[in-house]
Amino acid sequence: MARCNKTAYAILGFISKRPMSGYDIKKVLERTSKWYWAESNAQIYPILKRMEEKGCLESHVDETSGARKRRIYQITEKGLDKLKTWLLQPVEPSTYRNEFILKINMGQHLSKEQLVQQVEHFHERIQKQVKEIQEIRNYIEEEHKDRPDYPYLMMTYGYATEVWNTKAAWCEKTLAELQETIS
Amino acid sequence: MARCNKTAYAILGFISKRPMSGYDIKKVLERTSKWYWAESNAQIYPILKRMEEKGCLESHVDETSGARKRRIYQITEKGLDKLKTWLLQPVEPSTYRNEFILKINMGQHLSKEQLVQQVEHFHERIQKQVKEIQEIRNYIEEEHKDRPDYPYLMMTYGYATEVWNTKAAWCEKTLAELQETIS
DNA sequence: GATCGCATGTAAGTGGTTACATGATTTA
DNA sequence: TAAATCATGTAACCACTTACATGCGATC
Repeated sequence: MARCNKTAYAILGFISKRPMSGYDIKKVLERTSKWYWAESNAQIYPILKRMEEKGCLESHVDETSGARKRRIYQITEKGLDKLKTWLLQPVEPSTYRNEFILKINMGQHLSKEQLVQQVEHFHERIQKQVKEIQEIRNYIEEEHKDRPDYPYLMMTYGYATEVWNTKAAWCEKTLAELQETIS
Repeated sequence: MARCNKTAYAILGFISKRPMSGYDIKKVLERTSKWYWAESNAQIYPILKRMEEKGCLESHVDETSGARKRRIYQITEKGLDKLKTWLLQPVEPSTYRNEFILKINMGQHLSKEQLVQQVEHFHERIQKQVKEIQEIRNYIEEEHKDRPDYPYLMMTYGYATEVWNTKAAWCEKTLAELQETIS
C-alpha cells in the first residue's frame, strides 16, 4: 500500500452508503464531512470514470432528473471488496500541516496585538465549525437514527466535538495569557 | 495570496530562529515539529536555492564541518520582511484529510473486532506522540528557557498536549463503548 | 574494507488545486 | 431575458513523495 490513492477509497466509501452522482458526492462532502475530508470536482469526476473502468463502480443515467442528466454511480461487489480491504489497513501517520501552529511557533516576529488577532481569528473559525458540526449532528440524531451507519456517524461527530472544543478552549486560555502580558 | 508556497515560508521561519543547513532543517523538523509540520529533502534543497536567488536567504559554506561540507543559510532583511508579512495573514481553512475518521465513518463495513483493532492502533500512535511531545517539551523547559521564542514554543506544545490528550480520551471512550456491544 | 552517519541533491511520477468551459432548466 | 442552480467536465499548473545517486569521513 505504498501509494494507494486515498481519494479513490474515500469516494468508494461514500458511494457504498448510497448510489450517488459526482455532484451528490461533492454536496454531501461539503455538508457533512468537510471538517475531515474534502474533494474538488477535478478529482471526483475522473476518479469515478476510472473506477467504473476498473469494475469497482457501475453507473446509469437518471432520465427523470431535470437540467443536465445525472449519472448515478453505485458500488459493485468488486468495489466493496476493495473498500473493505483498505478499511482494514492500519492508518499510518501522514504529514500534518498545521499552518496556524506554525505561525504561533514564529510568534516572536509578531507584536502581542498581532498575535492576539491571529488567535482570535482562529478561535472564530473553530467556533463556527463546532456550531456547524453540532447542527449536522442534531439533524442526523433527529432524522437518521435508523441508518446502518448511525453509530459510526455519532462516533465521528463525537470526535469532532471533543477535539474542536479542546481547540477552542486552548484559544481562550491563550488569549487570556496574552491579555495579561499586554496590560 | 491565492497560491503562496507555505513550505517556503515554513523554511524561512525556521531559519529565522537560527542559521541552518538543509540537513539541520530536516533534523529539527523531525525532532521538534513533525506533529504539525514536515518536509522532505526534495522540497527543502530546491527551495533554499530559490530563496537565495530571490534574496530572502544568504549562505556560506562551513569549512570546519567534517565529511561533506555544509552550506549554512541565514535569513536576510528582505526575507524577514516577507516572513512577517505572511505571519500577519489570517489562516484560512485548508483541506483536512483525516483518514482515520474517514475509516470510522465507514465502520458499517467492518466487524466490531476489526473496528476495535483500528481504534487501538490509532490510540497507540496518539499515545506515542503525546509521550514524544512531552519529552521535547520537558527538554525545552529545562534547557531553553532563555530562547526568545520560548513562550511561543510553550503555547504550541500546550496546544498539542491538550488536543492529543483529547484524541486519546476519545479512543478510550470509544473502545469502552465497542467492548460493551461485543459481549 | 564494509558499513554507518553526515550532507546535498535530482528524476520521475502522482496528487491536487484553480480556473474555466459547457449547457440545460428553473426562477425572478 | 437575466441570473441562479443543476451537472459534468478539462487544461494547466503547482506541490509533494518516492526512490535513488553521490561522496566524504569515522568507526567497527
